[in-house]
Amino acid sequence: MDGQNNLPLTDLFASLTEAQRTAVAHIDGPMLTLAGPGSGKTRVVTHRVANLVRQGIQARNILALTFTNKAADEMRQRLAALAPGQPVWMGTFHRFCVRTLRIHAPLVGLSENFSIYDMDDSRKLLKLVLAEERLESTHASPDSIAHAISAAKNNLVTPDKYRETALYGSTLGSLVERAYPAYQRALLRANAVDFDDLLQHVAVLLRENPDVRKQQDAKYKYILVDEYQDTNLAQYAIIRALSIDYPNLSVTGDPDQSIYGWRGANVRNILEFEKDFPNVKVVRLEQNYRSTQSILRVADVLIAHNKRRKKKRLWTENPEGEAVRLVCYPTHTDEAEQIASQIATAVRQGKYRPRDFAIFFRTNALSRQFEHALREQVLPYQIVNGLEFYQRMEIKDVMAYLHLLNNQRDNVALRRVINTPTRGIGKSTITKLQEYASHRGLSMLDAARQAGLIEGLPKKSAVAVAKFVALIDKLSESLTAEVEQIVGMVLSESGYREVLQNSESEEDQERLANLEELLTAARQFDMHNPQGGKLEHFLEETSLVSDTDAWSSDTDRVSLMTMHAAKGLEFPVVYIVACEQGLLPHERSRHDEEKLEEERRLLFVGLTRARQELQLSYAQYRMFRGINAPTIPSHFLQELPRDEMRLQEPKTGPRRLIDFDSQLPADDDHLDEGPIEHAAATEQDISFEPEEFSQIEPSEARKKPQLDKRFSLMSGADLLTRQADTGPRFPPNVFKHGMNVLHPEHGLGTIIALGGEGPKRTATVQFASDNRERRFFLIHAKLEPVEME
DNA sequence: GCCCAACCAATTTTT
DNA sequence: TTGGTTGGGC
Repeated sequence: MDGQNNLPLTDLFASLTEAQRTAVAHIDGPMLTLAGPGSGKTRVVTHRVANLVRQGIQARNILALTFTNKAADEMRQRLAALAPGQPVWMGTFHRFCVRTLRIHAPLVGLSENFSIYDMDDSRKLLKLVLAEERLESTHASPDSIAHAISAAKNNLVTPDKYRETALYGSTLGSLVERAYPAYQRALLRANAVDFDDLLQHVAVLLRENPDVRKQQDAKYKYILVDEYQDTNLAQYAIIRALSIDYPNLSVTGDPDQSIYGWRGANVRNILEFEKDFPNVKVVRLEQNYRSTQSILRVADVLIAHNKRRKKKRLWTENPEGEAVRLVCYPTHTDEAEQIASQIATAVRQGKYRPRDFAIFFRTNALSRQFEHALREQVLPYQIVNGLEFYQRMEIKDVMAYLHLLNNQRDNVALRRVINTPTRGIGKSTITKLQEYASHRGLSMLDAARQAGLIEGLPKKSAVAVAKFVALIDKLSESLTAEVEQIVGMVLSESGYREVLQNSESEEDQERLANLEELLTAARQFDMHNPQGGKLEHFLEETSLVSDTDAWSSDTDRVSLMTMHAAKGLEFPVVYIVACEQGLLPHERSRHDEEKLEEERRLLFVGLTRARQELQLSYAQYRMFRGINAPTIPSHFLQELPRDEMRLQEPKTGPRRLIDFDSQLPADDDHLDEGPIEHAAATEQDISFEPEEFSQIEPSEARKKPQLDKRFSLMSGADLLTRQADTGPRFPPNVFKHGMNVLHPEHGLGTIIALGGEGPKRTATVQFASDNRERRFFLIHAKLEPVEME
């Protein structure tokens, strides 16, 4: 209260709503702020911190945790404006954990100069471990094992406890049971942690060292957590451990925006916060300041379809605005081209600027067509999370040198650089080093130091290895230099720069330029950190940033990103593309109601990023993974309030390739027994029946399917001839797994399973209209393949 | 040890 | 379609 009260108290509360004021004014005890999208959450949080300081609480007793650096930076800036010069610790969970872990590293078996492995590094290490332990399996990919290990860590299941988990006993489980401890040993041996470890180590450390816990709890008397719906159990354990003696924990979040369940986020944390912390004050921020009424209503109607949620009323005093558009394009190319040209027109008319637009998709693979279309229109764009700078090969290579210099036990870094650029150290030499090292409990670099002693290692290889060791030793001499100098030395001494300079390829010239950029980044780091011993600090900095942080709202560019990346952002005009079954909701969520709800939340997040205009679209045909196939519109589209939206859907229905109606006896197409749905009489809501697209009478449409020139009609007669005299006629076996089919009652669907033989052949079809699965005997079914030439 | 061609699999990814 | 991995030939 030494001179920080330079703002009058009223300023903090002016222009806040009643609910916001309640949250800002809260001081002691737990608080849960349920903040809908665009409800001014960041404002509330920063004002509250300012108010805490104003009320005499020491800034260094306040800890604000976020998930992204971007969120932390934004918070820091806003706070600087309200309460300048206050040393409130604001940062990501992971950064906080690194800080804690550096001090207490020995408690978890690490040295303070540990390396932080990103996904790439940790995946490499896991693959090595799997190979070493002979745990490669056709039943479980390294990815699925990695995912299971990650899930275990997020749930604070340590290797020794893994047996007790649910997965134990399954094929994957028994693999993980062996892989997890081995992987963890390898990390410790390399004096390294992966991202999950940062959280798990700290959670365990706080659990097992009551004195440390108590001291940290007392240090951080006031804790604020942003995006609380995305916390996992490890994070929960950490904040819980720090809020026992001083339970002034305030969390902010929105269960409807929980989209990281697959990363271990536990919605339970927010849904049950009130149970976990008795006497919690709950504040609801429901007024939206971002979107138009029409946008908000669409979002609200969609999210209401989720069953597992806290009901929430979203409202706004903003104008009604333009109706939300739902557009169907014939193909993915049309989708990209027309959206790009719409944007170009709006920009040309001066109605909007490029930066006002964002295009959201479910998977990164979809970005290409939009990039291409935007380039054609000469529109500037930026892709969030394209290839991240620090993920580029050349940057990772050089960074690996730095990691190895900082932590000579870092075996993953060593493997990366020992033959980069090539210096005659091949696979078998590396394997020998590895074996030698693990038999003797040495790091690989130490093994390399004894290359001459390794049995069966050719002289030539031993010499090459010795040269490499000499290189590392030489570089190590300047460890305390400025980071820029170290990077410069790595580039020249290793020969890395030379190899690129001697290369003709454009790609390599690009790489050289990227390395120049790295030098610049190092120089900037040096300037900001004038004290010595900075390499470790630099490595930490670069390990914990992603390119999402580099996304800038200042540049005047159209933004392309996944819906996940869009969280926390807003744009005047938003296009959500490729709203198709299999993409949104994603294929892998199909059978799991919980995952489906998460997909719906994902779309909800996308919708609520839009301020003024919003368009959803799908294409009837999409080229995906090199295959051009007809699509099924996302069933989320039917959940929207279509009558208040502007629909632009085609006149013609999907193309039918075989008209079985004329070839086959009309018959009941349902199985008589089994869990089979009965005919559509009781089922409504088949909004995506082709008729809806069509101005033609349904019966007309069925008799004369309108075929586009681009699509060929497979001759049903041709296909049937082979069967002509083989007893009961049944449709030729043209049905394949994954094929899209048309059914007269249920509309479009996809074959998700085939069974039986001959006349008993069945197909299980999942329909777009209601996402239900139905099984049909193909001999009876009025199923027609819909396919492109 | 290196290189290229064949093969295969394929979300999302705050850190 | 893309990219990453692998195995055979040099």
